[in-house]
Amino acid sequence: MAAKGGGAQGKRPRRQAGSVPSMQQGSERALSIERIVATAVELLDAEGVDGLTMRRLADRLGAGAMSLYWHVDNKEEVFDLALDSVLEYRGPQGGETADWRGAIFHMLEDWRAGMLRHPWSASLLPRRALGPNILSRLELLGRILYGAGVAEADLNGAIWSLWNYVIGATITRANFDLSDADMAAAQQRLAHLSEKYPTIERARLLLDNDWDGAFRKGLDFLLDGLVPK
Amino acid sequence: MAAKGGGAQGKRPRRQAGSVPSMQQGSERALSIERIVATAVELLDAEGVDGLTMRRLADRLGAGAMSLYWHVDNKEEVFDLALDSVLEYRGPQGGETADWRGAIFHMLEDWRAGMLRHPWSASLLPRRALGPNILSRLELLGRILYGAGVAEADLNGAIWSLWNYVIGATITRANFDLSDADMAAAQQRLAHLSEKYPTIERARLLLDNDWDGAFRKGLDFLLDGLVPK
DNA sequence: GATTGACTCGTACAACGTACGAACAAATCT
DNA sequence: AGATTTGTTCGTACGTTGTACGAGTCAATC
Repeated sequence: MAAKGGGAQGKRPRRQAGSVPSMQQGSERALSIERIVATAVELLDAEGVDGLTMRRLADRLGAGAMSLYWHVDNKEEVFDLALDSVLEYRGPQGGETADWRGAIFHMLEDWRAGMLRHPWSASLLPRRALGPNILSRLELLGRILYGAGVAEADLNGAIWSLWNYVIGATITRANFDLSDADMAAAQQRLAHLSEKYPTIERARLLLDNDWDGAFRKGLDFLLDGLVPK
Repeated sequence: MAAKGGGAQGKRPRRQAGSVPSMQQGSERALSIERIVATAVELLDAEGVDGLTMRRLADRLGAGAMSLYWHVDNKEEVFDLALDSVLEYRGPQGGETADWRGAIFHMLEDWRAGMLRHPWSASLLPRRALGPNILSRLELLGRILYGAGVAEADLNGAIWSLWNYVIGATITRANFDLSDADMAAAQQRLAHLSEKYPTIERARLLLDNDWDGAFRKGLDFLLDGLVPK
């Protein structure tokens, strides 16, 4: 009876972590974390954060609700796994590019774009989940920065600054990229407050937003400061 | 019967918006939005986001759960109001300071600090709520930037960039400012992954974080770029 | 053939948000 | 004065949620 799992286990119901279940018997309808997470993402895409319930998720999987709990500790873990799964990065992994700026831009824009393809993911960001895909991105980010000349002592702050900026921009965009109907309503609501918020009106905040351009600009400025010339 | 409320009303239960209820009769235990919001903040501070339920909130107010719904449309509105209430800014409101950089720093650091005093507020950021206090801060921010020389066309992007950075930094800090116990656990979990994430280890991510210093540094870099010299 | 272990799921429970409408009180009208 | 309206409170009830518990199934192993 050697311990086989990774961390502290203790709980009764739990699959082993990392190895194939020894022999999957025929049926493709067998549950697995992969299938659960993929279906959770589907459901989240279709119904939003509040639309994901353990029962509905199980229904989509053709399973009983309680069956999920063999593969997953609780609903929170489903969210954690769904969030991380959306952040997989297929892209150059090398840290030693001549074009370090391009590499960072590529990875971070892909990051933001990936989340915007699944807007629910932005609202899941305020959690302590550092899944493997997020960690890989942070690792790559640090590798590029280090290769670009950021001192070891500054690496920590540089990584966090960029992370902060990316998740902030993603959350904002996901929340305030209003539909036309919403924008008309917002415009009307702000209209008779224009004497109270003249600058907001001047900036046409919420109305004319070049989200992508602003994102790139801010990123440029951060990198100008973070990476020594 | 002139329309008295502000926006579209239509709902049955709702107090008038903005004017005092004409004559508050003696009892200080009467419900009001102010009391509801203040108590909601107390409850959130004490029990966290999941600890706030309409029943518990009503209990604290010495009222029945359904009484809340006269003052508030639904639970979401309680969250919106609680979030905005935490973001009140008492500080210099002028936009034409010689020390525009100091004014921005003061306001944004106060913003972040205020939210960190109520960590639940960080997880409420991914919502579309632009309450009066948030709007005032954005207005002030825009005013300072405009006064510092940011072109009208760049104002929108500049405001959003700073907002993005601030909320990202706040969320990160609120989520990853681990307790000693958590940190020990995280360290152990990452330890045997150090060959997979060498740079994360090199940067001592999650372990030695100078949150405040990193926040100020990134802010400096953003302002260097956003405001013309 | 008996035992183990991995996996599934029916039932049940406490807690949730809130619709509905009855109750009461103060203000206003006649 | 009484009658009526208007503002506010709240008891009850319904549908839905996350998940504890334990019984069930089936393949692998002894």
